[in-house]
Amino acid sequence: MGRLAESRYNGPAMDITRSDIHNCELPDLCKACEVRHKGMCGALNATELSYLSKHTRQLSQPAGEELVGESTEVQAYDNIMRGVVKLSKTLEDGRQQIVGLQFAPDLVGRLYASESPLTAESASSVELCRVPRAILERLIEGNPTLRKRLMDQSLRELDEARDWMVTLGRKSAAEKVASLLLLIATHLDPDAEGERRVFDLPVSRLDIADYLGLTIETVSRNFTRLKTDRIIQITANRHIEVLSLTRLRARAG
Amino acid sequence: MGRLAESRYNGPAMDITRSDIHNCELPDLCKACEVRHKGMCGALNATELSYLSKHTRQLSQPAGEELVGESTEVQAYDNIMRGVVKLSKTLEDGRQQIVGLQFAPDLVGRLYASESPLTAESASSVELCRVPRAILERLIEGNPTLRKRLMDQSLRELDEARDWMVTLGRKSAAEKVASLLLLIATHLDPDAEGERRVFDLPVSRLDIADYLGLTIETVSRNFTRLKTDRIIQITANRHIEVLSLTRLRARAG
DNA sequence: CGACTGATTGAGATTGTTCAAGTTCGGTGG
DNA sequence: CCACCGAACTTGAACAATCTCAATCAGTCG
Repeated sequence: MGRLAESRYNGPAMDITRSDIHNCELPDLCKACEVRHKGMCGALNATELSYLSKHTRQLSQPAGEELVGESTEVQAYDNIMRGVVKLSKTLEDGRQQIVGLQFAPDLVGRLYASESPLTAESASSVELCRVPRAILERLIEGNPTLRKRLMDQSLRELDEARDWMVTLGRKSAAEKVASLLLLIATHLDPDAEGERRVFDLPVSRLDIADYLGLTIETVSRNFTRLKTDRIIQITANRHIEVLSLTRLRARAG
Repeated sequence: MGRLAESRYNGPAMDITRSDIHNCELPDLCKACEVRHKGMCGALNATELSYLSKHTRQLSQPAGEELVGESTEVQAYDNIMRGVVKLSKTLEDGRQQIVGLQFAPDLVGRLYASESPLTAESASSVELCRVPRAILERLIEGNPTLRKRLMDQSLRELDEARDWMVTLGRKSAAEKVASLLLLIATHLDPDAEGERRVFDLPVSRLDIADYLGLTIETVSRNFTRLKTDRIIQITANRHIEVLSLTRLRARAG
């Protein structure tokens, strides 16, 4: 699996060593996450942070690492500090569908389930804060603010999943591709203004195809069309410049 | 919109009168819901039920009634006592996608949102217990069991939405139709055993098409194929007999 | 440089849609 | 009870969108 231009590569995929895994330090905990006040850790007081810091590990992973496997036991939750995580499901015959992308400061992992219903994989290189299941669930129990935040995240993910069902079920390939670009542009840079956006795609063409329920070829053809119609520019395969958000939105159906 | 053979018709759609709306009585509250111990009300004690009963109304609606509109204010939540509710979203140009079906004893309505992200509509005739937003949210605040149940429902809906994304994005029309029959068969009669199932489709062909991201014609052709292959039998358009769940499952991909 | 991976492009096959008849079902009125 | 009506459903044929297969191109790594 490819890597982003900007990614800090931490060695071969299977070679995660002790140096990548270390206890979080208070008050450094969650420091990496610039938007931490919106995330999980923002809901905790000093005591809880201290408690959490004793049990969490900060983790750096290159792109393409499996965080949890489909139908495997959930041992821990991962708080995303930086990077993009992709959630996918696979049919017996290998057909794959990406069912969600998660960005910082989301929590990765199906709450309260002993078995993960999906595969979570780093799409870009990521930094994670890993919390054992029991620890987080205990914290949730005692902290209404945290509870509410996680409830809100779940409900937001449900809204997003349903929005995406419309895209999958009712939009043409061209509209799907435009929708994805729009989604990524707005998620990677939520408060940007103006008509232009510049970003690196956090996922490969195959991932895009798997997210949109299309083939690589169809995705590619539609990128080309958006490019020749001067709605986007593409350099180095992954680097996207949106020239007109309005026109892109119009193409998204 | 058509009605089920078994539906108790309560008069024309727009003619809901006082007689259809009455305060719930303790201990009759939730009586209509045979599976109430699994639903919301099962999480409440006598005091809470009493409190709830003062603010809820029991409602009977024929098929095809809008319960909440897309982008309209959420005034109340509806607990489903009997029947099926369909959740849908519509694009500006009228293309529609059904994003979920809800069965008793689910709660209808996006928690904590002032605006509903989708349209909720009775698919069959339904009986509902309607709770004002503030009342339910106050109950949730004070009752961990209720809170957990609603959290679990939300998470289950998220799982189901993501499962369906696989169906929408990666399955063929034939597999989609088989998947839907399987979904309905298992939801309407969760604990049945054996290879056969008999039920009435709670939704029209158009609804089915909108759920599967297909056209009516494609749905119809695939029903016919399942019929000629002796996997199902259809009588009176809506009445389905599944002859072999195993073979149906095999067709669902 | 050459091998490799990922992305693009083209041509033909396939799947599902569209449009246009038919047919069946459920209700209504004679 | 039966004939009739409209809505829902089914069927067929032509068409369009997307996929499949194959070739080519571009960038990266050794």
